[in-house]
Amino acid sequence: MSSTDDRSTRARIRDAAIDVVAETGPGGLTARNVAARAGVSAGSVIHHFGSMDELRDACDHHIVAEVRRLKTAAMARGAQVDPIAALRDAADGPPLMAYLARTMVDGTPRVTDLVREMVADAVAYMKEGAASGLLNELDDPEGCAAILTIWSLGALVLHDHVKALLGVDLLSPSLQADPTYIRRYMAPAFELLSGGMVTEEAAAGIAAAMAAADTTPADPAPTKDS
Amino acid sequence: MSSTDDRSTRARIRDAAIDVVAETGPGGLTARNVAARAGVSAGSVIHHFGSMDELRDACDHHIVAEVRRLKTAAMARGAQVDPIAALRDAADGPPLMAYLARTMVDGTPRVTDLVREMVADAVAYMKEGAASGLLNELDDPEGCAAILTIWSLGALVLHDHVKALLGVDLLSPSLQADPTYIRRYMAPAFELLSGGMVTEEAAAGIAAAMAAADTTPADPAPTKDS
DNA sequence: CTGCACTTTGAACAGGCGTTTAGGATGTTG
DNA sequence: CAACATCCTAAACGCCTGTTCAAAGTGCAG
Repeated sequence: MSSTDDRSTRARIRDAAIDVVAETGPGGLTARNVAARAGVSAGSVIHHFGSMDELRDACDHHIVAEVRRLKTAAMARGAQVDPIAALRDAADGPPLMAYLARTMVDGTPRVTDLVREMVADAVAYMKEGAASGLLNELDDPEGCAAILTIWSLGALVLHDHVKALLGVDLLSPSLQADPTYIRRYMAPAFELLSGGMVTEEAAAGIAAAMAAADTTPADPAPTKDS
Repeated sequence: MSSTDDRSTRARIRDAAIDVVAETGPGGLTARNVAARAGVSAGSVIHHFGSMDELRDACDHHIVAEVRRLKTAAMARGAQVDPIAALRDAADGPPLMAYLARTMVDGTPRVTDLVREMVADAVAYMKEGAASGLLNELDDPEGCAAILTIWSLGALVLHDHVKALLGVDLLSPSLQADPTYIRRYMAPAFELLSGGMVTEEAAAGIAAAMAAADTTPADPAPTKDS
């Protein structure tokens, strides 16, 4: 039991573990590894958390709590279109983005719930955008929000490939101010999402075919994704 | 050295290793693990591949070669809009999609090259679509192709979250025929990519602001992604 | 059959892992 | 001061890892 000693060693070990996961992935999270970074012994890590699994749980819990805190803070501060952008700006705290990018793949239940919240937030943001005239009303708001969230998080997880392909480091803390990020990533993404790809006639035809296939399981119309 | 015995034990070990990676991720790729699945001893695994790293390399090499083979075969067979769809249909061979989904994160150089090829293919396909009047000419074809590929592969890597959010298993071999896949995944994706999200006025305004920011590093315009 | 090249095995090794445990600091309370 | 609870460490434990090695099995050339 403890009253106020959560400020020193235990928190230091947890933050060190978060750093390790953010840098080397969950596979590099070993007791001696964390201990060395936190400046303690391996036994002390176990003494404070019981086991490595519980340490991992504590890290997930802390990250999720931090993400929620920053999200609501950004929401209260004003209209931020991209809720994930708020996480990147928090350079003083733990490396949230890198931790999420590493953890998202082997999804623990806690992170899964966080993704679900992000989708709900995206739905709310898009409804807000529709009210202000920026966005259209969508046929499937939840589905579109889920797919947008998956795409965003997927790009984050594959940040190494994004870096190799476009020269943009999505984990960079100073990303928002980087003009090459806007030109190489946001500009083509916006071009795709603003209807630049499919011609209007083709879009109408495919939409009609897909609506028809929704009722009759006939010849599936080929479309553009994976 | 060997003349024609690459058909038996060595190939069997390699295929077992691919299965292990596809099911448990690269972390589960242990010598005794592979040996048990291939029905040989752990020493035999090392005898045939020298080390576990070389076995991993052989797996990557074989997967990449198989992907290239299926891709060109699908291309020769006719116009397949989605090149990744051809990989899913190959249910007889090794579990390509699952292997790629597991491997994409800790990108070995070979897989990185494969991603680059996928982007090049996407550029070619989109140019083809533009010639046939389905797609528009894009301002940044390479950038858009890269982002579309990243989004597709990212959804594949995060297939667990896609399953949780939309109830669609992107790794299912019989995905193309699944009507819920079309309704829950492809329909909203198409809605987004056919310009359903951003209103035309807002799109024009943001495009103008982004073009202005391209020359002057002024007040960055907020847009919609992460 | 003898001899050779090749496969395959099971035992053994060093090293890293999570975890346990005994004991030494340290500071607080009686 | 003595007694106590807590924190922390170093050493050890058993387990799993990749890898090595000697020996046994296998099949083909002479």
